[in-house]
Amino acid sequence: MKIEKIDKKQAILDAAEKLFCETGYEGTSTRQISKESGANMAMINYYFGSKEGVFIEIMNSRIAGFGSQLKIINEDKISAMEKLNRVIDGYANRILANPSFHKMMHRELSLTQRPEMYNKIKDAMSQNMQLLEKILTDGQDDGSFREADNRLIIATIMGTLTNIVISPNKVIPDSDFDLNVPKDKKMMKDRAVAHLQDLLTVYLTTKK
Amino acid sequence: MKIEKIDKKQAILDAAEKLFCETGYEGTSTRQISKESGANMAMINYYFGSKEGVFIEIMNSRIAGFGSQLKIINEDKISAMEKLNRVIDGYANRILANPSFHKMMHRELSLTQRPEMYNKIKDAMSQNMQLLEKILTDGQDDGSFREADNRLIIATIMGTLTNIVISPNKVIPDSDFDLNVPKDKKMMKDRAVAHLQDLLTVYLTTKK
DNA sequence: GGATATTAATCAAACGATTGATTAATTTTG
DNA sequence: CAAAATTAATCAATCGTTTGATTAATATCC
Repeated sequence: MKIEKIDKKQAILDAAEKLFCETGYEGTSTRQISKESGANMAMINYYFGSKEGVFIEIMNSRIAGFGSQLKIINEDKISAMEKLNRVIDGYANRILANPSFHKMMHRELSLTQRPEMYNKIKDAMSQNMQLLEKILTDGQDDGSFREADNRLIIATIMGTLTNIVISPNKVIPDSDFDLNVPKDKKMMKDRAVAHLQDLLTVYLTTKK
Repeated sequence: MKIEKIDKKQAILDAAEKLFCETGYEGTSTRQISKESGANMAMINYYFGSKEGVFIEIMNSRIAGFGSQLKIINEDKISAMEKLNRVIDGYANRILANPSFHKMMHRELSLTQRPEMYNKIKDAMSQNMQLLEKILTDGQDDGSFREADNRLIIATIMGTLTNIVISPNKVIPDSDFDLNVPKDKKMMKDRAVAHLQDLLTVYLTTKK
């Protein structure tokens, strides 16, 4: 029995996000979105103006509040290491909560076309990177962190998490997991956080 | 003055790779490839059968010999740490030598369609991951490496390098570089290698 | 409160443009 | 001259978008 959608507008957004994640923006036709959502084709343009309008709406709603969550951390009166650990946890939560959207975001980021979207994503990422940068330099200034290539430490944190959701699983027998399974997702998030926190704690607090 | 292409077949491959990297597979039309390469539209199908045939040929030629370079390292009579450092260097070279292709590869990997390509890329990556896995366990077996989450150490190595070529630059004033500039590319490769080797050396050789 | 506007939502059909592919004719090459 | 390479023209299919008409719900009026 099919559940009736309350709202066709939301149905279009849901279907489009699913399809964009699976087959990409160019690879998804408005007819597919129409069929998947149960809405008439014209409704897409009626509500969102264009196919790109749907895409922009999806990205905007997802990106909104991306940085705000992490910004609070930096204001807490805790050590740099504690801040770093919390940011790692927050970041891992964010990314692993919605792997398919994160994939789509990265795909869009690797295309230079659609500059509006590119810049939006870039700005959202930039916020997080600057926050991380500040935590690292603060820790280095008070002597609790070693000197390091901070830009690349950030690349390591973000890259590791992105790699987990992007790279194919089941390549190493040991690590046979499926991020669509809630239990596996929780497990991977905990592993990712533990790994990154351990890695960076050891690295940043070891004397040169 | 336009340089005459020796070979239209190669001209098509070159143009297609450039366009696929810039605007994606679906986002590139055969007419664009035709215009960019200077070849007639029909030549694409004449030489490669189809648009997908062009894509497959590009991926095959690039992926070929991807693992072979690294495989030799594991046979050398050197320490696990030395092997790890060489693999990092080899990997960084490979990825930063052709950032746009690496982007395209990852984009393709994040789409589940075109399973032939997906599996090809997956297998190529799988080889490298298994090699890295072996180096890590060998080092742990002989006591030179600490116990760790090896799957995620691999994610850190690959993810960090991928992040460098994918994530937008110029977000942190300090790190204003352009991978299209040979000098910047060399600089980033050296930085990436130094960072990863330092990070993992410290981490893997520090007692728990 | 019942008739009458006004609105938003939805639909099938069609639009012109573009897609990847193929044809048949022509040119180039060995 | 035969084979291979190249061309312009054309194909059916699909693309995103727009159209005019219809329904259902809401607001306005006397």
